[in-house]
Amino acid sequence: MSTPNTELAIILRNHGFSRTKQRHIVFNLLLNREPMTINELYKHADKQLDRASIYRTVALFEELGIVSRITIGWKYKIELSDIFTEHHHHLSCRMCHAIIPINKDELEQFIARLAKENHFTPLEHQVEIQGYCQSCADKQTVAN
Amino acid sequence: MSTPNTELAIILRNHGFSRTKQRHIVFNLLLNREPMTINELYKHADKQLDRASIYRTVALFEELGIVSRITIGWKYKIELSDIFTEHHHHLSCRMCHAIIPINKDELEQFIARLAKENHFTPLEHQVEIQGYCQSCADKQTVAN
DNA sequence: TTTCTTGCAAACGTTTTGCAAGGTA
DNA sequence: TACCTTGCAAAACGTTTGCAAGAAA
Repeated sequence: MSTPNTELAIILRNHGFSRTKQRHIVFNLLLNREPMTINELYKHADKQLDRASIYRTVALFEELGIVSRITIGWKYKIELSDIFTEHHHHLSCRMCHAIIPINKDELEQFIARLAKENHFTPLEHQVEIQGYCQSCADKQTVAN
Repeated sequence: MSTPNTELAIILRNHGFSRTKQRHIVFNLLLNREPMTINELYKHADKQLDRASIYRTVALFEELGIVSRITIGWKYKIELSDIFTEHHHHLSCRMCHAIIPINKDELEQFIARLAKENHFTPLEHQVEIQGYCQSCADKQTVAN
């Protein structure tokens, strides 16, 4: 398997889109990092990208299945999709905002069964569990 | 058990908040109906409520546990919470936007176990499954 | 009467869009 | 060169806030 950036170039070319500096910047910001909000992408890009370009790039990447959105609280973040990382869900800590990825076949199967029981054809699903991670939970216990 | 509106009055009084026309309107819009966006609430209220009041009422109701938010796509909708309806999750149809409530103890238990395995203290969770409901899936099959 | 709540209007943050200039094939 | 993509600026939403007027306790 080629490098992620080559992979990106191939996907773009295969769909007739140009390979631009901006698209690679967004891609590399997401590579091997935690999911980011549009704003975080903007700040990390540090004047190299216009906001509008980020929105357009993210929209394109979503269409091409390069990234996907995950809900965190009532906002969303962007992460590289299952092509580049495995499909998983998250536990998100309300206190320190840590995001703990979980990857459970059992969960996937459960969702599939649930859909079937309801005569539903599942396309996508999101599972979000909010709470406290171990260290934040510990801090709370000590505080009380 | 008293009527839902009496129930609302009691909750408001117990927390030292006033019983106002506007709060009852929002409450009744949500009662026995599908989850609604802020905009849908505004339109259904038909000039009886200001947008700001809806936001404030929803925020208060959330604080008091009267309503909760659910994610649909990358937006949210408001629904009466588990006090007035049972705790459940949703299957949401991408085509006709129907929302099919599901109520699975099994799912709840599964999430609890998952959190425990990760030393995580769960507070809230959201499960959203997007896809096609039976009739929309049928339409698609016929079309192809 | 005192305190809480509302409506209005302005402000703010997020996302989208048109268009001319610049980059890619 | 011809087409695609970007940056900029303006517009369109969604949400929040201050404040004076109105309603509830």
